[in-house]
Amino acid sequence: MSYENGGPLVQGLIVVGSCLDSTVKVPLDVYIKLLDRTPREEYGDFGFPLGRFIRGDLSSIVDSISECVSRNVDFIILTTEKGFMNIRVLEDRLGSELLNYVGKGWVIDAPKVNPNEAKRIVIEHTSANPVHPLHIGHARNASLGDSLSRMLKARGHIVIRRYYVNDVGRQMAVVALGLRILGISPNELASRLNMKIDHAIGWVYAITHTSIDYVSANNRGNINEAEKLASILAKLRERGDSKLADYIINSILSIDNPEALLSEIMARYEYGLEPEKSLIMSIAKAVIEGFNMTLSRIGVAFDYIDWESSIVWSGLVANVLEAIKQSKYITKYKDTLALDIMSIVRDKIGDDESLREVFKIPKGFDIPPMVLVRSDGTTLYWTRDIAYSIFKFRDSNADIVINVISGEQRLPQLQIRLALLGLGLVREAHNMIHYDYEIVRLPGRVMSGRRGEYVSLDEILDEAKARALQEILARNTSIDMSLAESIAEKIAVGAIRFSLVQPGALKPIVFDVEKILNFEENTGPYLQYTYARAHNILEKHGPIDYRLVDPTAYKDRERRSLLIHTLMYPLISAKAIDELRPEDIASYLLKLADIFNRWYQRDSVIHEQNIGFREAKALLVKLVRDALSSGLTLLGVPVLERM
RNA sequence: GGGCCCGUAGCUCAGCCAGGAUAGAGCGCCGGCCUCCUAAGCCGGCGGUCGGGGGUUCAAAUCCCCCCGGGCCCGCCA
Repeated sequence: MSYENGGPLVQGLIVVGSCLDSTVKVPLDVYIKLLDRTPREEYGDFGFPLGRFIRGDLSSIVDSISECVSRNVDFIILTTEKGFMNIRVLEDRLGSELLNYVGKGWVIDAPKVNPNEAKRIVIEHTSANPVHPLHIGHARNASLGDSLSRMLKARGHIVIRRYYVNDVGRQMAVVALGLRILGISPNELASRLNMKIDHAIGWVYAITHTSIDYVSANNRGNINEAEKLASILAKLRERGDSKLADYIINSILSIDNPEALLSEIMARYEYGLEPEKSLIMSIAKAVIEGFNMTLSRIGVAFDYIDWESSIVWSGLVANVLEAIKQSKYITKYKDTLALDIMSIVRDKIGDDESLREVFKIPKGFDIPPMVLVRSDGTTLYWTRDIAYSIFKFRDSNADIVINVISGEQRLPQLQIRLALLGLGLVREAHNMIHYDYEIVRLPGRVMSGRRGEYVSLDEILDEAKARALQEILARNTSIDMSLAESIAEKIAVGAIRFSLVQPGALKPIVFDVEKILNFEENTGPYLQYTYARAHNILEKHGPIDYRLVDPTAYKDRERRSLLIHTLMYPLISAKAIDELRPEDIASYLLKLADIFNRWYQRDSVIHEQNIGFREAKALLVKLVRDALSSGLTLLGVPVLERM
């Protein structure tokens, strides 16, 4: 970890840490982890539970740490109480030090790691199957993945963003069947239905899939299930073109064994045969185009779009299979070629507690061999994903690969890492991170692309935008309409992205439109508004003359607290980035906005008569604005100068 | 049956990994504040057996064990 360029306060706190290390051998990173704000003002500003490391009386130790600190910084005083070493900041001296920094052109921001600590990091995220529009669940994935990308990049790492198109497999075969029945191109379909292309494909996918399931439910004699599916079909029919719907449904009903047909389409595509090849690629490309329109609205972009098919067709999958066949972990399972995961675990991990922790092996872990090749000779998703995982390391020469994938896939992700281990790819296995998050659910049910049950991201964006526009027009009677719309769009994006990134990734989110459309406190728009306020003050104030700043202005209780909280930004953001925790940046920004808004209410900047104080306050506002701007940008929340 | 994630105020969540100082926000509800840098704001009030029980510890929301509730995963699906 490195916090150079963290500004005066962070530098001061680091000095305390170094002195702590040299005096009582508490490593810097432990100190950073445990350092916290004090719960009560009289304890000082920051507390460190030194009593956890040292038994007995702390005062003499703190005295010697204090002596060490005072040789390097003049704005920090150490005290001790109730097992804590407390740090008190002398605000006016901190202010003077701040002036030295800004005088040298320092701007508050997330500090970069040392160049020799910079890593090449691949982030694979979103990767939604191109068979239906992006829904709010994909938006959580995209928001997390994109925020992580922005964060790591800001920290000085080299980030490569990749989107994996799962075009080989059953889901694509289903849409392909639907479109083949209709005999029209994706574009013709979209114009016929008068829908955005991904929505049009999603509709065909849901109808086709549900029809197929209807047939198999009937074949199994499951009447209840069949009735349920029939009523879903009726609803889907209403939402699109009833003639097209009937045509698909009736065609599927006339097929004896739709499953066999799907398997054939899948196999032919995997072998790169026409006409399946052109058909499926044209569908996937069309839908991805639709995704891109939506993703670019929310500020998400990729460096590479990786096609699963090209991983297969280029021979990478065959190579991996060959390598596995040569290994001792290959086995037969129900007559198929399979990988004996448990024997890899026994061999490579055994009872090594730290390895079990690295790979998060559940206790009592016991799974059957992982089937790699179906009896018809086609591969399974995870077989291809092993090849793709290796590809991600090789193609980008990556040190770390982060896969943003929902928690449902914990087991397959673990199996893939273990497979890498079995192939002797130890470095890759250790450095592939499954960044897991819980899915977004609708109240009382799970979203389902198969049944056309989802709230699309496009709809939510439009709805949020309409709501924002309404608010803007109510506040600004004479605003230009196109300006109002562009602001509304940014508010919508800010509201959605913030709401998806603010809760910890492992918190299940139950989707609630009203919650996303709420623009008040604890939301993205609240932060955007706070930024606009700060920006506005600086606009009216004009350039700050640092020579006139009187640091004693920071002796005021609220200004002092705002100054200290703001100057913590570099440390908070660096820590959040290193720990891959965007939610920590979110809660920090909310707290910052709270303190700023409270202060804003009763201490005017531009009406301040004392020039030294006015410039000191303006400098404070600038710090707040820059910290907000940096943090919001990391989270992908657009910054607005006017609302 | 086995495993994983979650359970903190009426609702949504932070704090738990790295145990300590009076458990923090927001929404909602009640009551106030716009001749004064944007009221998407601010101030005040109501509201908590930290799912339950045991254990470890000077100290447990935090660590360990058991139980309960919600979700997910254990497929020749992805």
